[in-house]
Amino acid sequence: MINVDDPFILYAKCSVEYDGRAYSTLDVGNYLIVHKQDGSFLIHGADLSTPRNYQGPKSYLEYDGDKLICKSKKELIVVNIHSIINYIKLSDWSTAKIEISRTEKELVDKLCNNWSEYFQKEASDIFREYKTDNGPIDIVGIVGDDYYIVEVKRKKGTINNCVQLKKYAEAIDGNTIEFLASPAITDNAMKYLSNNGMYWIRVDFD
Amino acid sequence: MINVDDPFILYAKCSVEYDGRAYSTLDVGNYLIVHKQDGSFLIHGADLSTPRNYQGPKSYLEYDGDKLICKSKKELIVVNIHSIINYIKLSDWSTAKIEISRTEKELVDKLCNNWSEYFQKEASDIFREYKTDNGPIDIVGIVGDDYYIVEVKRKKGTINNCVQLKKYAEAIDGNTIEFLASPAITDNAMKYLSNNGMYWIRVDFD
DNA sequence: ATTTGCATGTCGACT
DNA sequence: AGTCGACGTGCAAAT
Repeated sequence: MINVDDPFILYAKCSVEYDGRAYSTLDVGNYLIVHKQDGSFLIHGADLSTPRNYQGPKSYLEYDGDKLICKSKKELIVVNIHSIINYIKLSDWSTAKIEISRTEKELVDKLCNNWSEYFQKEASDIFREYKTDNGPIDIVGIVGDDYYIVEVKRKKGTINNCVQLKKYAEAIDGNTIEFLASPAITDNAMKYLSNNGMYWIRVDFD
Repeated sequence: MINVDDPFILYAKCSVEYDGRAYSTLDVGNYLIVHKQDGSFLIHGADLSTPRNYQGPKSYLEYDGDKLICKSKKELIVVNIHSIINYIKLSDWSTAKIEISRTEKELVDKLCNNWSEYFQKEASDIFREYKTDNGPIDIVGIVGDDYYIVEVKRKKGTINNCVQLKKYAEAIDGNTIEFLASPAITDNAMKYLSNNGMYWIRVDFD
């Protein structure tokens, strides 16, 4: 029997009606329903990684033997349950979060905070996400009268990255020197850099 | 026993490692794992509506009795399974999609396409998402020398909507007449409109 | 409580 | 296969 006080998953034949930021209906069928302790409520169909219907934390769930009703401040989901196929109470569900590392930002920080380890001349100014007509440049360092254009990649640098780098440089009004910074680089990309007077900088994760 | 050929949910004690657009780890704990027929793969923790780790359609899942490995073109998830708590094969999972209706756009269309049913004077021009310094106006109709400013709401109109409407009008350089269009309106909002020489238009969903 | 900006955004439409 | 824009975007950090 469904107990709204505990987190559970439910596989059931049902239909769904939603009202809130929009209004939607979901035809009768078998769907996977997930109820979490914080109020999060998900209704998953057989495909796509996003749920058919959902509601975020701080929602409240009710069950009247016939319908699951999930309410939040401004939204409402009603699940008409035709038949229950599976019901599992989920005990000791972990609230641990993922730890993200090895991001592009990590490398950008490393380059900016240790400029002299990677570049031979000091920069008088360093900008991140430097805006141009061709999009934002990861790092722009001002070295004398030159603009050091640095494109950072967290994986193996490709020829596409080099092309992008060149496009950035073209958007700068002034003398530019281009660098691709990444933990590794493909042979083709390395050749492309040489042929175009551009440079690769190896930067690794700690 | 886990069968990768069929969609399933799995509640298991496990840890997760992800590499792709970023890199992440998830500590050992009990998590809900969902595998869909199209390759979508989800790992849910005890809170939040978004999964801890995930992978979209067109991913491929392998199981070696110890690890679940989900691969896609550029991404990889490895689930180290310590112990299986629940495993359910999900049969006849529906692929039906939700049908969204009663959107704001629906009402905007109705007003624009049937202008004369809602306004007494004809418009020589009708603009949607008319840009101003105070944000875009849902509908602006040109009636003689007047600008008809129309704010559309798909639910009960509130006093906040009226204030917003007034701000829009202030951003227009010319003579304006303001309308709030919605299926219903609060008493306070109605009073506010009267006191400020603005109008309410009732527009219903079909 | 509200706003801002990022995201492993996802997803569908169009080229 | 890549690009663009909408989304019931969700979510966390700053205000």
